[in-house]
Amino acid sequence: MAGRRVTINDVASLAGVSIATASKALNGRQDVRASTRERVLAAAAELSFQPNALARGLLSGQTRTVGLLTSDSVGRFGIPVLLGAEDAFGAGEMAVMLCDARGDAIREQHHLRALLSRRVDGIIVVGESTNPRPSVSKDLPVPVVYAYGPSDDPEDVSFVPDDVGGAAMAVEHLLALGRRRIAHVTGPRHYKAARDRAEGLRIALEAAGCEQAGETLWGSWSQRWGRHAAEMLLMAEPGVDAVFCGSDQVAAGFVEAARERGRSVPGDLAVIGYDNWEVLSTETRPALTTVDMNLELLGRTAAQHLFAAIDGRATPGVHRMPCHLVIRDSTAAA
Amino acid sequence: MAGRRVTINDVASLAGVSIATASKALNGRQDVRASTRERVLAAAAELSFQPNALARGLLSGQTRTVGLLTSDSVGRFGIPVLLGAEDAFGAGEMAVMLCDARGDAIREQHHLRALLSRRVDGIIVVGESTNPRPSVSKDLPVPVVYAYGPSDDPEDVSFVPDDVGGAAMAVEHLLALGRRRIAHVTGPRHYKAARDRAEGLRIALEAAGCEQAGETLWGSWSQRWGRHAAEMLLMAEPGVDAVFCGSDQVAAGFVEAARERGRSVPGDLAVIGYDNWEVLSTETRPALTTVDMNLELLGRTAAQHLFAAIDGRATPGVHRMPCHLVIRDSTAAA
DNA sequence: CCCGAGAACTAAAAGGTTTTCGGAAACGTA
DNA sequence: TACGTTTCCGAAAACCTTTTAGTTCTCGGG
Repeated sequence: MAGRRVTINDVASLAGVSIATASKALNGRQDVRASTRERVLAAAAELSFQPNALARGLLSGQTRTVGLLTSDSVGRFGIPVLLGAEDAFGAGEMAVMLCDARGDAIREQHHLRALLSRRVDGIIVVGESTNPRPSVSKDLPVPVVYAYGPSDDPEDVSFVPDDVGGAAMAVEHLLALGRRRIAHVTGPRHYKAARDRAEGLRIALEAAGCEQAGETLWGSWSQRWGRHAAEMLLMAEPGVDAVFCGSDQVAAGFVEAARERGRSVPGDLAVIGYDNWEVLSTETRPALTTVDMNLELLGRTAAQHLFAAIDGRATPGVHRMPCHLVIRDSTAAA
Repeated sequence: MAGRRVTINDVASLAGVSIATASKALNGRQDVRASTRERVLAAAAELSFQPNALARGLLSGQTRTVGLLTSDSVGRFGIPVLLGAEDAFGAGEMAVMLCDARGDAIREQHHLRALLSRRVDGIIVVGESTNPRPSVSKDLPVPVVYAYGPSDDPEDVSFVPDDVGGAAMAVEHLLALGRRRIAHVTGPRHYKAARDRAEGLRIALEAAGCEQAGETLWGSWSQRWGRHAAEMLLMAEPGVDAVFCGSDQVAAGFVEAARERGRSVPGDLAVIGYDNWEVLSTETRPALTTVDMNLELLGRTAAQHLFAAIDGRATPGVHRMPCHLVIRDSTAAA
C-alpha cells in the first residue's frame, strides 16, 4: 500500500512536456523526437507509471477484457476449458472476468448485466455438460461464444467435443485389436454426452458389420455404477471381450470389479474409458485407455474465435472439436 | 449484437431532464420529485440503460473489482478457494478478474501489472501449496491477501488451513476409537502440508502418551505410493491397527492394497485420509474418513478480509483456519 | 403582490487518457 | 529576406458518469 496514483500528467511534468507528447511517446507514436521520447520514458520508469485502463477504455470503447460465464460451479469440465481460454487471452494482454452462475438463471442474468456494465469486449459461456443450453446472446452488444455446452440457437457460435467421433474412434480401436463382442456401459440417458457416445459406438459397429454385445447399460457417472454394471454384465453376457465405458469413473469401477471377479484386463476383457481424467485413468490397474476431449484446446479455440467475433469475423454454428485416443494398458489385442 | 451503447444522456433526453437529474433519479438520491424519478426510471428501462462502470470507476476511484492471482494452474486446491472467494464477492456486486501465472514469476509480475492498470480494488493470491511463497505486496497501491499458500512476509495477510490441528484431530479420533499402534504414510517432505500433518500426529500421540508405529513414510501424493507403502508397512509392522494418511490419494491406494492383502478396513486397520476429495474419499471401499480443510470457507474468509483491508481495516499475520473431520466407514472402534 | 424558504432542477467540473488539429520552430530554396 | 516544407509539440475535445454549486420554481405567509 502506498500513496496517490501516478498519472500521465505527473510523467509529463517530470519530463517537461505536455501530456499529449507524453502520451505519444509512451505509445510509440511517430511525431516525437527521439531524445524527447527517451526523457518521457525515463520519467515514466522513474515514477513507475501505469496507464489507467479505465480512462483508456472509456475513450476507446475497448476494455481488452472478456467475461467468462460458467453455468455450473466451475467443474470437472469447465476448468480445462477455462484454462485454455485464459491461455489464449493471456497471450494477447486480455484479462478475464470470471462469473459463476451456480446453475441459477437469475444469477446468470445478474452476472451478465454486471459484465456488460463493465463493458467487456466479449463473453464466453462455459456449459456444465454438452447438453444444449438457452442462448444468452439475444440483443447483446457484444459477441458471445459457447464452449463445451452449446447454445440452443444455431445462429450462435458454439464449440463442443465431437463425442460421436470420439466414441467411434474408441470402438474402432477395439475392433482393430480383434475384439468383436463389445458391450457399452455409460451414464444417464438424459446426458447428450452419453447418447452421443452410444451413437458413435453404433456407427462404428455398423461400419464393421458387428453387433453390440447386449443392450447399452445406462446408469450414473460413478465408479459405483461401473462396479455394479460389471457384475451384471459379466453374469449376463459371459462372452463379452471388450467394454466401452462412457466415462473414466465408470471404467475405473468396471476394471476394479472385473479384476475381483477374476477377469484379466486387458487379457480377457479390453476396457476403454472416456474423459482422460488423469487421477483416475492413470491410477487404475491397469491404467486406462481412454478418449481425451482436448478440452484445453477447445477452450483456446473458443477464445480465439471470440477474438475473431470481436473483430467482426464471427463463425456461427456448432463446431465439433475432434477428440483423441490415449492408449494405455487396459486394451490389447485379443 | 446490437447498435450503439446507450448512455445516461439518452435516458435524460427521453425523460426530458438534465443528466444530473437523471443520475440522481437512477441512484436513488433525495432531491428529485417522485414523478420525475418515475419518468427517468421508465426511460432507463425502455432503453435498457446500463451505467458505464468505467466512467463511474474513473470518477470514484473504486472499480468494485478484485484480482485473483493463482500461482499454479488453478488446481485441486485453488478451485474451492476461488469458489468461496467468488461467492463472497458475488454477494457484494464485486467482479473477479482471474489470472493464472502458471507458476512463472515473470508471468505473475505481468498479471500483477495488468491488474493494477485495470485499477482493481484489491488482490487475492491463491497458492498451489501451503508452502510460503514470495510476497508480492511490497509498495502495491492496493491491499493483498494470500489464501492457502501464505506470504513469506509476516506483515502480509494470509489465510491457511490449520494442518497441524487437522492432523491432530484425525489422530485423536483414532485414539478415541481405541487404536494405539498408529502409522503415518504421507507425501513428499518438501511439502509443508506433509510436515505439518506429521507434526500434528506427533503432538496428538505425545499428548496421549503413545508411540508412533514405525517411522513416517514420506513418498508422493499418489495412489500408487499408497499401495506401495501399504505393502511395505504391512510387512514391516504387522501389529499396526491404524494408519493416518497424508492425503486421500495415498489413503485410497492404501485401503485398496490392504484389502488385497486380506486386511479388513476398518476391522483390522482403521484408515484416515486428508483433503476430503470426494471423488476418491466416497468411492473407495470402505468410504474414507478424512480431514476436510474447509477450503471454500477459507476462500470466503479471505475475500471478506480483503473487503476489510480495502476499507482500511487490515488484519496482518498468518491466520490458521480450522479443519473438520468427516467420518465415514474406514474408521471404527478396535 | 412581494418575500423568503425550501424543493427541484441544471450547468459545469472532475476523473485520466488518446487523438485531432493548429501552431511553432527549424531548415532549405528562391 | 521571404516563403514553403518538415518536424515536433501543445491545446482542447471526447469518452461517461457523479457531484458541487448554483439557479429556477413553488408556495405559504405577510
